[in-house]
Amino acid sequence: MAEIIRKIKGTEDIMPKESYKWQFLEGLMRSQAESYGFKEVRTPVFEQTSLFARGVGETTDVVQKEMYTFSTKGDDSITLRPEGTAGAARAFLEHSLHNDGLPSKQYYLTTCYRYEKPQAGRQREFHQFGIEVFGTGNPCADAEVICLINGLFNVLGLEKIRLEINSIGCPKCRSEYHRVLKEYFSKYKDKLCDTCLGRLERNPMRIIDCKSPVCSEIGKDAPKMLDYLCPECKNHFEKVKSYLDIAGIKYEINPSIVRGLDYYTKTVFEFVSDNIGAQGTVCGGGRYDGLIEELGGQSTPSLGCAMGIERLLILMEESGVEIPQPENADLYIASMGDDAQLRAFAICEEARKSGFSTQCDIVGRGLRPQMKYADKIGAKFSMVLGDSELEQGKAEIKNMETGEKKEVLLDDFTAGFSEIMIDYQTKQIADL
RNA sequence: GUGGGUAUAGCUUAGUUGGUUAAAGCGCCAGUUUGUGGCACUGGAGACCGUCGGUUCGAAUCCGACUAUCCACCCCA
Repeated sequence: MAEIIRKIKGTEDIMPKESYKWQFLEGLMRSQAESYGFKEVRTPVFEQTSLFARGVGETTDVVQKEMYTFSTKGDDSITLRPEGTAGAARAFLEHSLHNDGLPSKQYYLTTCYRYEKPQAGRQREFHQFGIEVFGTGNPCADAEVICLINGLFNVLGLEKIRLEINSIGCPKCRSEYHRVLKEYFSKYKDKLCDTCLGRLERNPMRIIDCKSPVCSEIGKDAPKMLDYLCPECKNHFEKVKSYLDIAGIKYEINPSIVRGLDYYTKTVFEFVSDNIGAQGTVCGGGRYDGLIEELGGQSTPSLGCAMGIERLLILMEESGVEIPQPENADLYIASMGDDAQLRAFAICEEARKSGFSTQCDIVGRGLRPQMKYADKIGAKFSMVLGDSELEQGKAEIKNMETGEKKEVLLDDFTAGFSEIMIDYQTKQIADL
């Protein structure tokens, strides 16, 4: 036997047993986004490498060591998208969407690719639900994005998720803050851990977040970004909070939230859970007022966020939130003999055209295995077709749960079966 | 990229101090009167015990390397 080819490390097959969960979530996400006036955008899986280098930021880990980058035959460098915002922003610019009126509100459900070591809640190919709002700097938009996501968690019945928000300011106030931070931590150079010594140059804000007891102790008294916000950023943050307050959304201010992508400014936020293993962030995002300009457009303040669907599923599993199973087949038609199989096939097609989910034997099995199959797929009703049914032109429809049988005329099958289904559904509703 | 755990049928596992045909349950397929599924019974398919090498008369079992996978760090959704 030939060797079985296996899936690539860090990728996951979503099998029929699981796919209904994805469909359910995707459906909810779409309707939630659409109720806020967002429209779907679909951009290519790959883009010019420079889009991410410029958009996400040359110095970020994502760009430096996690991208799937290839050369094409024409020697272009292309990259599988490591996140969704850059592509959406590029498309916004390329199609001059500002001419359609601002704000431009979009959502996407896509795969993203990062070359990382897989672990709980982290794959190399993963799925994101993301939303973007282009063309508004108003704090109300920040709150709207957060409300949309928060509403989604509420609908799903996920309660143990906390919203953490912060403001990392604009480039002006942030550089001032970095200077002050560096100054502060430099005093403890001999005590900081090795990773933090590196962070001191690259991103001093990360030190505050360090897990080492020594660093975090030092970090406790470090200057806070929020104290160094310029008046405009401070005002913006205050307004965001008051919108959240009036919407009744609970949040914690977490001064150590620092998003790892360069484009973020002002508001940043994360929806965090303790039930996903080490990867606690289910949804992360924030404002990126400089991104569109960075990509060659006019100044267009914008913001967005993205949710990891794999992480969401883990979280739902851990929280015991059940996803409704898909409906079983309405009818299974068993048959004995060639003539009956032929007729069963025809009736099956007829029933499907009337909107019933119907199956018949396509293997050529005996009656007993067919009935077993009908049971296994959870068919609501079954019907057996043999020579005598064909002769008499009628057959019995059996309720698989109660065993109760009712006769239908084969020539008028759809009408007969519809009646049975209506009865059945009426009873179902009555039971509720 | 750095650490740690794990590796026996599709799944969950057993396999006793190394001893010859590697077990079981679930699942799958078929049968137990071609005329009705769930229960029961019978049978069948399905594993070169992750791979390669070493120790040994003999390895699923001991040792080593590799690979895969999981978990964690880093970072992120």
